[in-house]
Amino acid sequence: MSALMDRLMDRFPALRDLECEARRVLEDGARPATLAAGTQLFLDGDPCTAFTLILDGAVRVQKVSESGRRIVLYRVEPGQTCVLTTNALMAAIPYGAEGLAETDLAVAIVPHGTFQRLLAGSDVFRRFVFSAYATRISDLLLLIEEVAFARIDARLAHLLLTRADDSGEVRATHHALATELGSAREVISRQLKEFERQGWVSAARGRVLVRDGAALARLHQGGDGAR
Amino acid sequence: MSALMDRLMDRFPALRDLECEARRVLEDGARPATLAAGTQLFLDGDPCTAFTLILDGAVRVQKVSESGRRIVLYRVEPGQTCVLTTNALMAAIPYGAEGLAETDLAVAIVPHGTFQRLLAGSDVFRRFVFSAYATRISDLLLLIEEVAFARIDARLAHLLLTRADDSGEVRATHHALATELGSAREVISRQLKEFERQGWVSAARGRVLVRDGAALARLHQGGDGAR
DNA sequence: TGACGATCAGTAACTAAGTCACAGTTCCAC
DNA sequence: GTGGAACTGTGACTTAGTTACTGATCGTCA
Repeated sequence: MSALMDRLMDRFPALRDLECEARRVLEDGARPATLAAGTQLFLDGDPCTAFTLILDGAVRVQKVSESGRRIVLYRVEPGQTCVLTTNALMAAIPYGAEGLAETDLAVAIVPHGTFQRLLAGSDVFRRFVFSAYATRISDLLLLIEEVAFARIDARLAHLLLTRADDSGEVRATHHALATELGSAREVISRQLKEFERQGWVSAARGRVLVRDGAALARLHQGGDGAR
Repeated sequence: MSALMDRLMDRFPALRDLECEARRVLEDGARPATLAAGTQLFLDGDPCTAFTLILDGAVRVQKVSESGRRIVLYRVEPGQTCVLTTNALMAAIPYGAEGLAETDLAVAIVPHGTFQRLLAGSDVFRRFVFSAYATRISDLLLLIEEVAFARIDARLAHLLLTRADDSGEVRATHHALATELGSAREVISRQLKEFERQGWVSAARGRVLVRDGAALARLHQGGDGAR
């Protein structure tokens, strides 16, 4: 087995069950590639030409408004695929958002034709794609709920908790946090100042230290009363 | 062929291509049912037990916040299926929103087992389900973009345009329009007052008459400058 | 090493949107 | 026609996003 297939099987356990024939199709078609951090993988409106499986690194998929504000829809990490890609390939529609390499990437590129053949020929591959769909839709629903109903302080608190490392540190600028939430930098700055005033976090250029995770969690759980 | 299958083929042309065997499975499994307007088909958190195909009528799928605000995610109309149902069935997760019969419904209910058998055995059925997925994901992305970035006046203008009948009339209360947009009744009332002041619409209890569709369209197209 | 540009953060004043607490209006059923 | 329910209007207030700045910090390169 090729080195690429080895890594694929490692990252995507579901593909280990691939039928003989399908495995051969994948092995023939898939091509490895590496991409530098910061690379734009696709833009909103781009056509989609290949199915990409992430082996290492992370892709951020975000929607950009006319005025330049952004909101992160989801991240694609090793072992995951990008619904938008699947979507774009299957329905032959352009991408609905932009994809950005957040770190250096190692990927396996499956050309359109191979993708279609796998979809037509392999139960396992189809299940794999379907289940990726299901997960993302749930994520998108949660996102809609958050954006439509949740207060920005609760959303920020949640974001800080999920992004904090073991020592409670979050490495991100106010601008990056705003992008993540689809909000504006100034809003995040204000909220962080308030959190700091409460003693819940301490902030420094480019990073935020979570001091009282429990307080942030309370905020997120609507202890404050959701809108 | 049974009357139910007749109507299914009529509403879902894609199913006409169903393979012989698959068609028999569907015919054996599908059961007709009717539901009165206002029936709750499922609630957020409910488990999903069957795949439902809408023959006549419309289902509104909406997310409800803790505080009771609602936002319409999408409508399921004749010839469409509900992604959440597919989602819930395939990944065995509960529904992520609530479904409400907006009108009297005629549906075909396909039990879980039949659905799984069709998915496993029929290319046509799989393609049918996949393409429904693809469409909805695009819709949900647009919704996220709207909610996150668009101004409420532009969104309301758009809503009025899409819901107006030939004579420009929209039959809906301010409350209903607010629910549609995930906003609040008072906000809609104020906006409508403003639209009325501009001479773009005229309002009466339970309905809005679009007088200057072009002006509303301009607003929606960000002629006002999106946020 | 210090000057410069770039990135990052703070702030005030303003607009837009959502919330709260009402009051007034219209409709329908009895 | 009366009472209650549904619908609409309004003002005061809070929260969030926008605009237009200023100041702080960093890396770099002459």
